[in-house]
Amino acid sequence: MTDRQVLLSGMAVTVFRLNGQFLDVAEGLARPVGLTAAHWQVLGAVLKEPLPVAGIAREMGITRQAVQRIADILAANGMVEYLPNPAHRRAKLVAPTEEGVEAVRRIGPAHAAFADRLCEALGDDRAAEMHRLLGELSATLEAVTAEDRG
Amino acid sequence: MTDRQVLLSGMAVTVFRLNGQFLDVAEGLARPVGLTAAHWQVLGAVLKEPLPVAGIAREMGITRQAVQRIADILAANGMVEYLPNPAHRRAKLVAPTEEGVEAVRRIGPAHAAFADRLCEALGDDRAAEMHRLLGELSATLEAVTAEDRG
DNA sequence: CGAAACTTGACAACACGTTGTCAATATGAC
DNA sequence: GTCATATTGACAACGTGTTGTCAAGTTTCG
Repeated sequence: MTDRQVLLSGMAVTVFRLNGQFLDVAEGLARPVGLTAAHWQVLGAVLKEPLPVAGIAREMGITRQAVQRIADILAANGMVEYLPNPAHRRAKLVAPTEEGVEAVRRIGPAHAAFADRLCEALGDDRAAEMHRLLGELSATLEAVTAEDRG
Repeated sequence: MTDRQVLLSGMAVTVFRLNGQFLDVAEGLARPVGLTAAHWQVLGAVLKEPLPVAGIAREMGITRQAVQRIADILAANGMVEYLPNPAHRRAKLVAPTEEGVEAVRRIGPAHAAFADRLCEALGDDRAAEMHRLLGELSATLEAVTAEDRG
């Protein structure tokens, strides 16, 4: 393997590990209020304004089907409800219930506390810089893979 | 939400997206030789030396069960074979077959080509620096989450 | 208006990971 | 040597995502 191959593989492995770590953090924050990370994310997507399932999927960058599954579970648990959509008869709007709003609200303090500790461990400036670099890596990756498809 | 909460969430979302991007790249490289990303990774783990399933899992940082599933598929496809383990009667060694070695070998050129393009897009120095920062973020995250469990 | 194209939700099959449990096998302390 | 403990592979249930297909609803355009 070339040096660059080793570097690429190393980056990928590290990103896979980071993915697992952030997921674990999210699960840990969401569990106390009876949510999973995925439930939290879907619920969070409709807090600002109700959206149809396909709209949530677009916002989250995953498929409609994955969101549909979560939304149905949240609805069964009384966290969200399907409202009629004046603009589209089939695409009902997913809206949080009182209980759903309250659940997300209760995650706030622990979420803030963890964010504080991470930022203090890294330093606020370095944390912001890392976020910027992550975004840059993602954009570069997008550009490089687009060459293949183009 | 505090600024730090926004930053944490932003990092997480970006890492989730990066995870998907690197996964897509790996799938794209592995598919032409009839492998998935997960198959490639397991196969790669035993190229240097045969290992039992639990050993592969430790090296990859995932559970034995996940590796077992992949190893059984690879064995069914003739990419690996189970060899008797002199040191442990139950824990057979997973060893690549000729076909398995050849499959991985054939990924090499495309792997190298992609690594070249990514490193040239980022610049070799910046790429190496990013890898370092990813590792630092992972280590910091590990330390911060360890506080919770400790 | 009406036909083609697109979007949406429902359903099914699958890939990849997890946790939990069990029996078989090693390992270590006494 | 023996017994408690840890490791290992097998099996099952589940969570989260994917692709593919279909019919119902919406939009576009001639």
